[in-house]
Amino acid sequence: MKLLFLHCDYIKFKPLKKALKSVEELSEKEKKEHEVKECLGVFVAVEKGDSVENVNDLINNVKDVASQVKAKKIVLYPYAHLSNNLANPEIALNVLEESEKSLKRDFDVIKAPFGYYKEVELKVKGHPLSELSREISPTAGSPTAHPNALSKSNKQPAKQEDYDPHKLLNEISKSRLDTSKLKENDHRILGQQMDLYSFNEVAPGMVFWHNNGLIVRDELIKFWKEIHKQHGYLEISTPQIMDKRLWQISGHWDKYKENNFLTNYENKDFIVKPMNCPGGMLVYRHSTKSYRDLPLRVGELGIVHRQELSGVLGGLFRVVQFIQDDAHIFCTEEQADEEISGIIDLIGLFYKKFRLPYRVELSTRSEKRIGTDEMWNKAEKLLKKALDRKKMDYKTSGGQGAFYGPKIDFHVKDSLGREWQCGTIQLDFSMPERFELEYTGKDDKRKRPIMIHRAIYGSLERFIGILIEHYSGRLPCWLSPIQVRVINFTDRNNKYAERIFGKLKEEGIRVDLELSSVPLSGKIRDAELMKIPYIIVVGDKEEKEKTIAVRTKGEKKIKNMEVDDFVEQVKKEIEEGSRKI
RNA sequence: GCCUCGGUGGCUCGGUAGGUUAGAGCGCGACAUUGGUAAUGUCGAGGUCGUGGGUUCGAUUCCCACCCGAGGCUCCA
Repeated sequence: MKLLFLHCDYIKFKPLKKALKSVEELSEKEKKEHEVKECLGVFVAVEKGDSVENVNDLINNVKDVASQVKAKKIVLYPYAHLSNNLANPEIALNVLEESEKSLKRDFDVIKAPFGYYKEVELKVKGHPLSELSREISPTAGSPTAHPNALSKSNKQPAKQEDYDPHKLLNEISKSRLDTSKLKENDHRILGQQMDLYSFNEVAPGMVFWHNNGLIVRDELIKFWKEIHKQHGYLEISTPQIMDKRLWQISGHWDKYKENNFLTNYENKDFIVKPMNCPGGMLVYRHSTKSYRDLPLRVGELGIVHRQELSGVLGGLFRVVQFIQDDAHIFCTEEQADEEISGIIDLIGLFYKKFRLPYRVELSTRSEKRIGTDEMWNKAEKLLKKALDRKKMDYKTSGGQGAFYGPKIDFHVKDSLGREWQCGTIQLDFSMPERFELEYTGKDDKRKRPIMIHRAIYGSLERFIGILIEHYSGRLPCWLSPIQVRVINFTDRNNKYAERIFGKLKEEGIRVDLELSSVPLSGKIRDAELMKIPYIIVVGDKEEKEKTIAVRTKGEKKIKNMEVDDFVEQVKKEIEEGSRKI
C-alpha cells in the first residue's frame, strides 16, 4: 500500500463521472463539491497483497503524521495513481472503508468517493513535514512475520529522527571486565595486556580484533589453509545473509528459529547465516557430479552468527559471532569410513602441534532431530566403526547428536581443567536428502552422496582463547604478534638499532623498535610483559663488535650473536611453525 | 533465560555512612637523565563515578529499571 500525505490549507474535490462500473451511485449530496479546510490529505493506493490486515498500519501512519503536523481533519482520498500494482477494487474499497471507520474514532474524516473521476484543488502548506510518503509492505503485521523481524522498518518513517550523537556516545561504553574471579593467565586479562582484542556493548559477544589479535587469527588461518590444501581440500566462501527459504530447506529454521539474526532485503526475509553448510550445498548443486569427483572435500572459513542466551557468553570462549573452520565432505557410504579416519588423524595432528590434550566423545541421536531411524542407525554405526578401527579411546553419550546426524566431538582441556568442544565430525544423511544432492555412479545411475561436516578449531575465537591460556600468553614465535623487539642501550646506539630493525623487517620478521630514553631494565620489563619471544639489545659493545644481544622468551641468559645468524634462526623457527603440522 | 556478584580516567584500584575542587600507582605528553637485561626522576594533561529514571535543596553515594561484564545453572546446529 502506498500513502501520500499532504498537509493542506484546504482541499476541494468534486466527483464528475464513474470510473468503475461496479461502484454504487452517489447521492445528490455526495455529488456536490466538498471543501475541507486545515486538513491532512491522505492519498491511498491499495496494492496487490494488501488486505484489511494492513488497516492498522495505515491508521498508525496517519496518526503518526497527524500528530506531527497537529491535524484534526483527515481527507481520505483513494488515489490509484501512486501504484502500478493495484489491488482489485473490492479489496481496495474494503480497506478504505475499514480505515475510515477506525479513523473516525480519533479524527474528523471525509472520504472522497471511490471509483470516480474527480476534480480536485488543494493548497499544500509547504513546511518540512507537509509532504510525506509512506509505504506499507503487505507482509508487515501478518502472522507469518517473525516477532523479531524488523517490521518497523517496513513503515519507512520519513520523519527526521531526533538524537544527539554526543549523548549517544556516552550511552555506549566498552565492556569492562570484572577480573576478581579470573586467574592471571585468563585470556581475557592477557588479551587486554597484549592488546589483542576488545569488546563493546554495541556488539555483545562479538570481537573487536586489534592489530595484534588479528595477526594471531590470520596466522592460524594461513596455517589451516596450508594444511588443508596438502590434504586435498578445496575452499569456498558463501554469502553472509541468505534467503529464509534456504534455511527452511536445511531445517535450521525449524530447529533454531529463535537463535537466528533476521534481516530483510527487497521485501524478502533473510537470515544472517548461523551455519555454512546450506551455502555449501548450493555450491555442490551448482554443477553435476560424478563418482569420480568423490570424495569431495570442501572447506569454508565462514563467519557465522548465533543468538545465545545472554548468560552464556564468556570472553572468547563463547561468542555470538565467530569464524567456523568448517568443511564438508561429500562421499559414498563406502568411502565414509576412510574419510572419517582421515579427519580423526588430521584433528589429532592439529592438536598435537599446539600440545593440547583432548578427549573424544561419540554423540548419538538427539530428540530434536530430522531423518529416519534407519539413517541414524547407519550413521551411528559408521562413526563407531571408524573410532574402533582407529582404536580411539572414547566415551559415548546418548542424545547429544546434532539434529541432522550423530557426531564425534573433540574436547580440548584448558588451563583450568575445563573442557571445550573444538573439533567435531558429524555424519549427515539428511542434508543431502533435503537438498537432493546427486552424483552419477559408475553404472550411470543417479545416487545420493552422504555428507560429513567437520571442524578442527571449531571456532577461531574460542581456539585463540584456549591457546592464549594454554601458553600463558607466550605464543609460539610464528603466532606472536610481535616476534622481535629491538631496544637501544643509549641514544648513541639509535642508528645501529634502526639498522638492525630495518634488516629484520626486510626479512619479513614482525619486529618493533623501542628507543625511548628510559633505563634498560624498564624496557626489558615492558617487552617481557608483552610476551615478545625475542628481545634484542644493542649498545656500544654490540655496535663495536657488530653483534646483537639476544634474550629469548623469558630466559635470563643473554646470547651474543651475529645478526645474520639470528635472522636465519628465527626465520627457520617461524617457517617450521607455520607450515609443518 | 534463571540465581549470585560487579561496573569510578587507557589499565589496576582507593574513596564518598548524600554536601564545595572524586584520589593514587601504572600508562600517556613534556623536560631532565644516557644507564648492560623485569619498574630513573620532575612536571603536566586526562573523569557526565555503566545508562536512564525516581527520592532530595543537593545523588558517584539511597531506590527502581535497563545495558554490559564475571561465577554458577540451562543451552551450544
